[in-house]
Amino acid sequence: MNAPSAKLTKQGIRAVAARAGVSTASVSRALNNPDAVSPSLRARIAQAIEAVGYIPHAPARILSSRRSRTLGAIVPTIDNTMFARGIASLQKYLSSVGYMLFLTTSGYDLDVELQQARNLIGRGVDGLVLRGDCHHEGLRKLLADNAVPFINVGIYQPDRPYPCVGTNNEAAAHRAAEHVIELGHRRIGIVSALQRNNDRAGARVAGFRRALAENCLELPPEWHVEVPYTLDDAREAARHLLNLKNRPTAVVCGNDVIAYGVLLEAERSGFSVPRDLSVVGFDDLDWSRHLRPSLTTIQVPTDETWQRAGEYLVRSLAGEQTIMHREIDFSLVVRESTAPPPAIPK
Amino acid sequence: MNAPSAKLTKQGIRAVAARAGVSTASVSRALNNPDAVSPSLRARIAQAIEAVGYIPHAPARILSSRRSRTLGAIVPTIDNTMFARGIASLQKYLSSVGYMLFLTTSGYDLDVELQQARNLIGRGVDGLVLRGDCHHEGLRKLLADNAVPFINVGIYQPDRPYPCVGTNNEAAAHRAAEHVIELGHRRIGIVSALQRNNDRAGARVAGFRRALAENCLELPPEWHVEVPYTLDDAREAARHLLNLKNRPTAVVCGNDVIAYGVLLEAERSGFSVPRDLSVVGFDDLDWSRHLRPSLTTIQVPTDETWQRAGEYLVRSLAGEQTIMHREIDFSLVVRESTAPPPAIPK
DNA sequence: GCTTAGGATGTAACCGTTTTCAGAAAGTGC
DNA sequence: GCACTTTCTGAAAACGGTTACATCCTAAGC
Repeated sequence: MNAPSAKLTKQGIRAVAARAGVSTASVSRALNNPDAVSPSLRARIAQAIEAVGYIPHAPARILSSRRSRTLGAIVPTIDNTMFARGIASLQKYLSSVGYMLFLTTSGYDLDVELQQARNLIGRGVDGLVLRGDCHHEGLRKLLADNAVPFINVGIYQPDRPYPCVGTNNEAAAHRAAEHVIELGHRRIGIVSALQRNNDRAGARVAGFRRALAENCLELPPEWHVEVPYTLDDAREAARHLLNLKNRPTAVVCGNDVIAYGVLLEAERSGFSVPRDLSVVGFDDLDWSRHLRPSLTTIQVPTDETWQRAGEYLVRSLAGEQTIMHREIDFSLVVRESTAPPPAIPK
Repeated sequence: MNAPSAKLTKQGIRAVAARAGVSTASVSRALNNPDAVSPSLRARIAQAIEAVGYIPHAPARILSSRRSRTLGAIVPTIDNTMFARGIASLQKYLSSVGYMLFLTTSGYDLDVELQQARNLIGRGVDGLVLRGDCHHEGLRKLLADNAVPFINVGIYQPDRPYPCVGTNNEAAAHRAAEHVIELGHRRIGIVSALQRNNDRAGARVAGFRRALAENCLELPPEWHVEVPYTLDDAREAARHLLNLKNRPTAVVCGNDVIAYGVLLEAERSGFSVPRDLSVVGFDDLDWSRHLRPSLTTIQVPTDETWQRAGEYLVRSLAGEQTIMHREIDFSLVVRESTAPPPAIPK
């Protein structure tokens, strides 16, 4: 009808500006840098925002400012307690500092991971959280070309030029193996996760082997089994191991879920843990201390690890200097599933 | 130096356009609607995109087109197998149809949920996936004001005007209770999840109570315990229940994790399941069939539920007509943890 | 051969912010 | 009272795409 009515048709920040009788610049400032605007204006603008029900349009903001206050994360799968916990912790930290998290999954496929990274970069994320240091060769170039900061989490590799935060999986697995060796075991098997595209699993196997080698112990090929992630797979592997004529007296597992499978299968096959077989896990999930027998395992501070990853990126983005390689301590938790080996049969 | 060099400084789509010797409109068309551009041009553009290493800028695209091909989801927590599975399934489906998922968590706090919704709307999501129908009163208004389609997942309420997809929790819990009643139990307790801000938990308790009422069975207050989500909490509740002078012969649990707690605690207290106590769970997580005794429980197709939620929104956004209320069938899985009650003692 | 419909391409306005730059207002010091 | 800072505010140009509209071509219809 008249001039003022035209104003009512405005959208977004302009509607707020019109309502408060100020320019869009002032509204923007009131929002992003409140100190730069006088208290009276700030109040008037706050009121207008409330009245209009204004919600800032993030895409426009990102486009204009070239910063999204959003981090991207790519994990193999969300359906795994370790990652779920880690992501939850990261998300919690990020929201506490006003950042958001854009989460995607790769399904342990490096090509998919690369694609997701492209996706997230296109989305305008300020930084990327990746799992491990086993990536598609194009990923590093992509990150460099687009100047996207990133960090590898869950591993500790101080010798590499890329930032990382995590426990030293090799050392931790070494400790797990030493534990059963100290108990007197000489015939020790390992059920690991699939090592392909999984440097974490690989490092654990390496640490285990090193411990054996240092103690002059043999690892017959049939005592090393690799399994996918499910309980069923772990049980099947355990069945194989337990049915061997010449079976080990102790089994070190690549993670707790695998250990659960070994425990369940041992019980089902009539073996008593730890009397007939010692079992060591890795991760220390909730179930480990509830199980009967409770599980001896390596405790890994997942929450801290992922939060530190967030901290690293946020600080880097703020221009602060921070440590590139941060090691997160693990610890061996001895419970009921390990004991000295049975007396030599013959 | 010269005119052409200026072109080299261009960014994004304009760089691609310059390189291919076409307009930005053509590049955009080649990307979004390939059929609208001639094959030869399409090829030339594809090559230019490759050469420049062009990654479309999603925020700009969203700003301009007013559509993001992104859905938002708000779940209480990601650190819960049910939600993790659901999200994984939803994400998988969405990526198969070219959508992305923006995930946030509310920590079972309705205010936070509302805030996250505002957040996601500001982010430009095309639709929202919510858990249950227990929301902040302002949320409905927010969604309506911004014309954001949404769906409540994990519940089935055909009488309400909002779209939803999920199992009928009331009926499922009723079935669980009936199962133990049919076995001959008359003294039945329940350990439920916290009902506050959790309509799912509430519906399950209601179904349980209805089954009892229909069979003229009493529920002494001390036989109904509510617990938070962890195994430890569940064990404590079970301890309480098992130490009662006058204890139930069967316990229906609000979810499988609670049931695990009851199982563990029963064993620890010297009770034999199902001889001394029958236990029914709800969800049918992985562990349920591996446990000893294996757990009788209600099987809920989580994957299907969440995928359907995605389907509903994607179809709605495509303008297709779809059913607003979709019921997902549950089923009772009878395993080892339930049996007729012990013979009457005296 | 001329008209015309329709497809392929280009031009440029616009999406909702931020931010540079400049101008106005309000203090300061003398 | 005047020149000079220092604050505060506004005008307008990006940011990187999409898309309505205009234009140019080609081929069909007569």
